[in-house]
Amino acid sequence: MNYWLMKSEPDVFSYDDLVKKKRELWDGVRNYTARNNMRAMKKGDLAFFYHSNIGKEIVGIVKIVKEAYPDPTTNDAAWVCVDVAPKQKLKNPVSLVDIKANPKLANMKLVKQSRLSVSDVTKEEFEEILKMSQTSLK
DNA sequence: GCCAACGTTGGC
DNA sequence: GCCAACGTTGGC
Repeated sequence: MNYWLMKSEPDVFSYDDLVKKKRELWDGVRNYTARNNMRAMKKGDLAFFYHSNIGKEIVGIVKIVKEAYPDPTTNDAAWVCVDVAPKQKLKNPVSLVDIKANPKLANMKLVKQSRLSVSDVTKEEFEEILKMSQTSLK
């Protein structure tokens, strides 16, 4: 089981949009590091859903329901997408400010490499954020 | 293969 | 809206 963090601008696609749609393909990624992370995802892996620009907070958890396959939004075989489904909303969102204020999370990719749209999260980081959000996994 | 120019992301 | 960070492109 691996953990990830995926960013989306909520005015384009929010966590609530995903809840409404029940399942969505995560396409349009055009960055090699992010792409490599998506290729490494396994069915059943969990990812935080982060709202960039507006909110700047982790609002929920999604589950990878389909592993990497060719991105239908391009003919370039270099790019892939995955399918995600909502797993659980956090009881309390965890903001970027909160994350930066927590020394245990100082090495998170979200902080260190703010532009990376799909990043990996360690088990320790994942659990720490769950704790901060006062959320227990169902 | 280096590096300058340029484009994009995202926090502030 | 600005700008820093950083990835990509293309000339040499």
